Amino acid sequence: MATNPERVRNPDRSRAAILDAAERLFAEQGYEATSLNQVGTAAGVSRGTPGYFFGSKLELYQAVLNRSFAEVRDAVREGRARALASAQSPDTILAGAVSDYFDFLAARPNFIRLIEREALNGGRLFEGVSHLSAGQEALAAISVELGLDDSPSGDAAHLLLSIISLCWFPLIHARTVAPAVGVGLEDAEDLERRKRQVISLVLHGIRGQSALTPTFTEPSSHD
Amino acid sequence: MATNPERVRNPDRSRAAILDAAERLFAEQGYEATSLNQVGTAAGVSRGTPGYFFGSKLELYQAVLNRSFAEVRDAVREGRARALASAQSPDTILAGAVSDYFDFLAARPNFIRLIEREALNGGRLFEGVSHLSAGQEALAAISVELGLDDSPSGDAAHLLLSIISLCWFPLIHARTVAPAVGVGLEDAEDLERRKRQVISLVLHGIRGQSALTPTFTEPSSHD
DNA sequence: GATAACTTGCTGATCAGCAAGCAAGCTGCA
DNA sequence: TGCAGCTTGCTTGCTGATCAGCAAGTTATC
Repeated sequence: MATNPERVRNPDRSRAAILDAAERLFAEQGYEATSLNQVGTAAGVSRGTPGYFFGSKLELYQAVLNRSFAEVRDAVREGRARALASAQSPDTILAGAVSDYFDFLAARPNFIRLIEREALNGGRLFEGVSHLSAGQEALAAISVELGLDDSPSGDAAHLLLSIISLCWFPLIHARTVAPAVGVGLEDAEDLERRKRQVISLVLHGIRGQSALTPTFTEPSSHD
Repeated sequence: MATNPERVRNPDRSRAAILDAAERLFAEQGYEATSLNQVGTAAGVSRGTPGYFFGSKLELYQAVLNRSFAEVRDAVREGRARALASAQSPDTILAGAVSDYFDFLAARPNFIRLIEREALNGGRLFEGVSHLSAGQEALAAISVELGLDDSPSGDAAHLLLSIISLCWFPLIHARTVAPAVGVGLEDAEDLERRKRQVISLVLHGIRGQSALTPTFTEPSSHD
């Protein structure tokens, strides 16, 4: 009653706006601390509209996660295709993949925080969710490219987990652990420096462990 | 009124029980999702007792964090003293330190989760809190021991951040990212295998970057 | 005029904080 | 020794706020 009479209806836009707002708010504040009122306001609709489109708060949350997972899966698939099509050395491909993954995560703070909160709450949503396939695709890519054992808990799996750890952790703890140990991660330059450290550690680390070609030359810009 | 007449008063025990319960519940469920009612029940006191002893929910939370930080600081200090007193090679000391840190974290799931939640909520509590000193002490130890640059964002700081990343991340994501990439972290044996991978990566990684003694042999005292 | 796209009032539940009350044990005094 | 009175530990009723979900209403669009 007495709503804005100039309102234009557009369910697609409303759904998308609600998903965007919910993704940001769930990532920033967490599931419990976010109310549907906040989501509606941030999306420019009323308090009840999120519930109208998504049924319940929980279903809205799951919709947010599914959208994020789909984006990750597509990115992994694309990166893998690019790596397979290139004719560069395994080390160069690996360095490029780590760099791309680092940048991908750095550009998606909402995604990182959502997954992180999921992990803290038991990670039960992960079982049976499409994100698993992204990990498997990345695993297959890395084992083929580097000639590593791709069995469960094999060398490739551990290397991949190490890469993810090194890329992921600093982005979450840029304001907690990183400054506590004296690493600044404030601006893009800091991130770039961190990325080079990670690439260097990974490349040197696997050279000591596996039978990769020893004729490796440092990738482009590392001083 | 009509309370248990056999109740024995013991403020120290009540405070400790409330802190223990709050630490566990805040770590498991998060700050918002934990009610003082839950804390009181888990601590064996009434709904109002946490508020009586700690003033407010926020002050209880801060008390929990402070107690955890103090424990970490003590552990770092002790580990550093042990390393300084030993006469082993830098590589062996580093391998032992990584191993100890890995085990320390693995034994303290509550601590990891609390810090993780703090990081997700902006990490503002970290500023001016004693945990900073633990990081600085670890930084000093690692730079002296390995002869690395200990300036802010220097080699030692980045190496320390890498070690923390590698030890920390798998413990949080044992049920999310780790299974998604095919690394099992279910039992103690899995963790031990992961720990060896981390130590190996770190030791080989820094050998490629810095001028450490190349006559390194895999440490035997940590299996 | 039918249906879909919203909004709004309502309900029951939960929660933090406060204030009032009660009881256990200590302190000082006889 | 005994008792009075005070402090401290702890519980419980209450209040105002918030929230998710539902149902009923309203209006745009086909």
